[in-house]
Amino acid sequence: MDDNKKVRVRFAPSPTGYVHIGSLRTALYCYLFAKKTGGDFILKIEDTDQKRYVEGSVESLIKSLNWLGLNWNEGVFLDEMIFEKSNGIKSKTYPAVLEVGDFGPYVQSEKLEIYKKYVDQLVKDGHAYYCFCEPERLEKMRNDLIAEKKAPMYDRYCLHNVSEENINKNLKDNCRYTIRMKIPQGEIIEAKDLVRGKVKFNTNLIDDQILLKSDGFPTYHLANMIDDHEMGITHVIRGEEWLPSLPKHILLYRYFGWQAPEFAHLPLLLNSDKTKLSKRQGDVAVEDYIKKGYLKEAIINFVALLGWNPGSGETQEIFSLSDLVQKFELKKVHKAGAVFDLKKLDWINAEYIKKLSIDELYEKALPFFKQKEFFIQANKEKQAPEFLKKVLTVELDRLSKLSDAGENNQFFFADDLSYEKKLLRWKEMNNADLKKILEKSKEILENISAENWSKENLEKILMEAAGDRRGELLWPLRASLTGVQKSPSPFEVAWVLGKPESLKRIKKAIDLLD
RNA sequence: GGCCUCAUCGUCUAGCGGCUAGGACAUCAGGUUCUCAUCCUGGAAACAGGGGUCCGAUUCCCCUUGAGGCUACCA
Repeated sequence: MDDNKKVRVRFAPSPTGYVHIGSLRTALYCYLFAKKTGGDFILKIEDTDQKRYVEGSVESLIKSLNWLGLNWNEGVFLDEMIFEKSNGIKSKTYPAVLEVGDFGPYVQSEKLEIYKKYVDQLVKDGHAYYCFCEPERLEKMRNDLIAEKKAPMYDRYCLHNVSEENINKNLKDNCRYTIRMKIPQGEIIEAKDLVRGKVKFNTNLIDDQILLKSDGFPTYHLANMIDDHEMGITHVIRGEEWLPSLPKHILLYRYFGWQAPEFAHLPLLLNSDKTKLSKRQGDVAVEDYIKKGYLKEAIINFVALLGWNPGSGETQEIFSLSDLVQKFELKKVHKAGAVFDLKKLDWINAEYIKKLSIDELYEKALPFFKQKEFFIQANKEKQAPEFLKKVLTVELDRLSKLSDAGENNQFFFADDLSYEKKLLRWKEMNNADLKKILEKSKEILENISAENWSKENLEKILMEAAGDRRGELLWPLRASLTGVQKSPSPFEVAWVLGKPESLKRIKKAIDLLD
């Protein structure tokens, strides 16, 4: 192909309800490749299967992709996303969707006539033929062949046994029909794949693929090749599950007399048992991960590394989107599938959370707080931004997901702590000493003014008071403040709680010891 | 069953004929101002097997094995 031609890459999801994480990875690589090469990134909608269409999913899909920051410059958009793009046309099929670009429509269901025109040409040229076979017959034939342990292929009944005359008669009678692709016999189709190199296929083993379904909709194979050609797509980047149908696509380009684009088949994303990543074994929707409190930067960073890395001895693990654009290369994409490992995602997410400012973290975490019972039950002061920001300051290094916010430190939000007396005891310390040491802590804190009530001051003063025997002072204090075994330091907790609340909690602990 | 693809620590991976096979996550052990987290240090952990080619294979070729994908009027 012409090396100087501007790169045009498309991402073509089906509106089946959500964005699959594997689909996101494909979209990401498409985006990275387009940006890296200064090309166009196009979003089109593949809705030729009416049975699988889920209401509203085109809109939510666009929203998710947009939220992730994978900006495309052509194709389908939502009304609210359109600012400078003046030539947008309202989609006929999806009211909230606008189609922008010179190569539309970008929604397959709006192109039925175009597909029909092309497939008629194929029939005329003898590369495709009408098939009037009943689904029942096909089904039976398939089952019989499978039972005989043979490849379940169409027997070409309609190619050989239906005369021109009969075809015309059937069409006149409005018989249901499909149009099948006529695969040549005894040919080896060779193709180049950008990640796998040379691949070969024997046409004798390829079924006469249905191109036009009896409902008048094209199958993927027909629609996609036509779209890609009409849209001037230069590189087709898609999942490995498409590799077996590559020869059909190559043949179609040949039948139409078009130059085929470059192909790159990406390795699959896998469940931990190495099967294709599926819903049954956990969350596969990007939306699920968003809901769980993963940051878009983390999701993108993580997914990018599943099947690609810059290599050459680099030890970098954290990549921003622009880092990725800069370093991405199709040649470095792996051939083998990659297991989707949540542990690493958690780690990457924690890394990104640590980079957030408290204000940013607050903005992002607030919606998650609002879903928590402990937050809803808390008093107004503890629902206030200032208080939450203090909590988040302490939790910054402890969060792996936004949804974890407050979760492990619910004592911050409680009005009254309930715990067993023995929690206060440091080692073998007796009640009297315990009481004495808590009184001492109380006294120290009472002497710190509200203005001086800072993390640093609290730490300095309490550490001084504790001397060498830190646990003796700090453990009972922390226990009285939190009521739990594990928590942030007493300085941090006291700082968050504020003076009155801290003193109240210590008093309560002292009373408990009587 | 047929066809296609793939194969380095548990996981993500570096490696592109000569390396003590490197890093990250997870894990384990220790350290840092009580517990936790962060952070730091250290440990354990891999070239699926068999043939070639070569002075020399993790690396190139073949076979076996294993894994996955596809085999729809789904994409």
